[in-house]
Amino acid sequence: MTMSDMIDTLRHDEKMTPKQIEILKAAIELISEKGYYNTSTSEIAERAGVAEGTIFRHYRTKKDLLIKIVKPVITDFSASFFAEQFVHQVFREKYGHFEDLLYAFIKNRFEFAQSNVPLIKILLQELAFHPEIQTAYKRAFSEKVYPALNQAIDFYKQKGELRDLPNETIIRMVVPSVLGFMMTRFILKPDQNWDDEAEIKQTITVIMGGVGGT
Amino acid sequence: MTMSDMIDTLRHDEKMTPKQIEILKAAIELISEKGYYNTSTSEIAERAGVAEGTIFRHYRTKKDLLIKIVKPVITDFSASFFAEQFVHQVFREKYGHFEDLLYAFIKNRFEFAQSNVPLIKILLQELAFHPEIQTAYKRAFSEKVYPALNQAIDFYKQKGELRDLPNETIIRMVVPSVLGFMMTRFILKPDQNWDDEAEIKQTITVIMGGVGGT
Amino acid sequence: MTMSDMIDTLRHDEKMTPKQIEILKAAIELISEKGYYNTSTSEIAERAGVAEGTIFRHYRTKKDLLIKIVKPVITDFSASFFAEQFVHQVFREKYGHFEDLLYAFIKNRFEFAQSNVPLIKILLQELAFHPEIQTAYKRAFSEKVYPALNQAIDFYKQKGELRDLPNETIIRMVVPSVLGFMMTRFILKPDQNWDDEAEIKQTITVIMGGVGGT
Amino acid sequence: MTMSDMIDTLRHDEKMTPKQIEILKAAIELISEKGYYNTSTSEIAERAGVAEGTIFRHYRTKKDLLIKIVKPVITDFSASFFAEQFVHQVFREKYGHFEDLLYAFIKNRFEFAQSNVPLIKILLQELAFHPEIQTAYKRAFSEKVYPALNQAIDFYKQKGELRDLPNETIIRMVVPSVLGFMMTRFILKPDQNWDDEAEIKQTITVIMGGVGGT
DNA sequence: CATGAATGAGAATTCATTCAT
DNA sequence: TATGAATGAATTCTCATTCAT
Repeated sequence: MTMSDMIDTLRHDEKMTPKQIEILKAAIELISEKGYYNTSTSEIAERAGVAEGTIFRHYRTKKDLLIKIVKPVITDFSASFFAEQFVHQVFREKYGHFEDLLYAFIKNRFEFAQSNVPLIKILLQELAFHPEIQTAYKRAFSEKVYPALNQAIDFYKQKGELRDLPNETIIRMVVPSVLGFMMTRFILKPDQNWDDEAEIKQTITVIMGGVGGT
Repeated sequence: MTMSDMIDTLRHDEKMTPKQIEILKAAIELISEKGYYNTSTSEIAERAGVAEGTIFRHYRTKKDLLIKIVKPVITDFSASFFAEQFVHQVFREKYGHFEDLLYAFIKNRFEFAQSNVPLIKILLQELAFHPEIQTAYKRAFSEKVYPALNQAIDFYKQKGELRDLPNETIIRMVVPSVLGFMMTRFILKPDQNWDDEAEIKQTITVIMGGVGGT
Repeated sequence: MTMSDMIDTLRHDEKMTPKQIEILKAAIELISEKGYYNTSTSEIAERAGVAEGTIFRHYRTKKDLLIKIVKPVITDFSASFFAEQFVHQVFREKYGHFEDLLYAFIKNRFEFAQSNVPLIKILLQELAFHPEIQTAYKRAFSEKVYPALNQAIDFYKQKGELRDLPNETIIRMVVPSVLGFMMTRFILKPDQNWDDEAEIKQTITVIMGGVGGT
Repeated sequence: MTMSDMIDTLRHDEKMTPKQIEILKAAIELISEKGYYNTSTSEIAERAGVAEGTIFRHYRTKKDLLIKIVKPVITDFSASFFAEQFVHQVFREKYGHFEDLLYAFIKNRFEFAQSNVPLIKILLQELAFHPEIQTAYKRAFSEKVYPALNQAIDFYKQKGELRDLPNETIIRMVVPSVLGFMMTRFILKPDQNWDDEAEIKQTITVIMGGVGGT
């Protein structure tokens, strides 16, 4: 079940009461549909089948609730893949070619996105308005994502698998392409009939070879 | 001056009083900085040097003010370049190669973006929350932008300048790349020292040839 | 034309500009439809085809406008019929029987009401809320209507045409009956097909002889 | 105590908090004195000794508060007397003569009016301005009051106790007479020394036999 | 832990009235 | 005399947060 997957994403250490879980569920649904400022705590309480006061037993403020929803997404998105396994596997030549790495990367993030659409929607929508989220985001990117990407790009450049472009430029090419695909897939046209495997492969082809004719 | 450029973007037909212009300026500044829901009409009035009631003489509701700010951006962004000149010039072989078209296109939108950063920030930030804006956006895209891109892509495919990929895929490659560049340039890192000309050319190179090594 | 009749009712001494007449017309229409508090001066101005400021050139305040509309109605309603002709005619035996007087009275007020429905609606609706109107009303009633009725009732009592009831009681019978008929006729069911002459006569019959069987 | 009688009239099903009762009391007092549009929610809150926001926890809008005050009056006024007992008792010959029925009817409504003066004032004053109230009123009259009156009138006509007049005419005679008496008694001159029993009897006499001399 | 009534600061909006032109 | 932009006080309503039970 998607919702309990997401709750897993959010539950790191603590034991949650059933009510707390209901609150999280309700908040995620409502905020992802209507946005943080269009969702009142009383609505959340109602949908969660909980008294309004109960929300504030578990989350100091409404913003705190938002942060508790969004931060784990950032952490997971950046940490899970990179950090531990990613770089090491690259250098252990698990991914012989850059395409292979890219495929594993997209595949992994694709699945994460798939089971966390509402959470990611919330993250993208609210990022612009909450400094707390921006800080967490920047930190995760500069500490985890960027260094990992950097190392990997350097590695494959040396192997001649990547053109001799500034790493920044390569990232600015790869990341929007992948994000663009996923946003189209999950947010803009989620109901279209998608052949995901084919789309992923095509995305990789284009990233590697561009759109230019031979 | 940037601000009066923007006011020009917004002023289509009517005569505005000086106070009305002040209101628009203040609203654009505040909303682009803090978002629509974090900006109160009393703040706007204060910054505009105007009584709060004055806002509502000119804009029926706060939302109406937002729409009046955002809609012209959509219209301008989609209409100005495309529609009239764009397609005709393509077929008159003004742009011999797809790269040339791409260059002209990026250049043009780059300049538009440059003098309308706050307006575009507002558009991007609020798009998710206001159905009125979404409607205008979708319509502009499907009626103006998409058909024009489609025709151009078909044209250059025939000439062998573009790979035989689905048009959708090409668009999903080109658009995010260009947007990604502009967002980095104007929103994420506006203060970095940019060699715009070089960046644009590099973006085109990568779009055409991908990131893969020879 | 009904509306110019009403304007006549309101125009006592002064010369009005065309704009002033338009303002009165618009105010009467709107206030009688929606009530004083639901009608804004801007609406009145708009319907009158006049700038908002113009209203305040002619009427010091919005309330002043209301008073200028309502007071003449009170004056006319009470003064026109009574005072001069009424009592004198009674004693000159113009009306041999009370029924004749009642008929002349109802007929006369009926016609007045007929050509002043909106004004009377306004009077009745706003009477409860504006002390200024109440004062004018009470004064008119106690100075003009009541004394005249009193004299007439005494006169016909002496002639044996009226039962020996307290005058108050007789008034409390006659006035509501007449008002009840007129309100039904003009306000509650104005669209029903009415045989006015027959209704008036029947009203008189019942006032005189009650509803009891023989 | 009059006020708690009225609260009883309004409290049908639900449990009210003490504050809610204070709000109702304050609203009834103020609105009956000054009218709905001249009474602000902040005044009501102040007199009720309650925060303004508290009003809106219990009544969605200011209008909702008005409706919750006025509707039960309509319901009670029309329902209580009629429907159940009224018609049945008529046919069980409880009221041998029409006068007896009239007496019971006036007496009953008199007592209701006596303990609900403010509520009735509000009803009469606001009826003209709120379609919601009009609808409730019309429905109550056409579904409850009118059919009952109709049956009773037919019944007494057959018995020869009422003249052979159209029922409408009889109603248009009886109702305004009774209302006229009550309005004079409770609203226009509540402070006069009244011998209520005598007045009621006299009203009946006049309704039955008219004002005409023998 | 949970409740839900109560709060009160602030938000958007209305509108009669003024005044420079 | 007429205009209409501007005002600002007042109004209704929202909502995150508190707290006694």
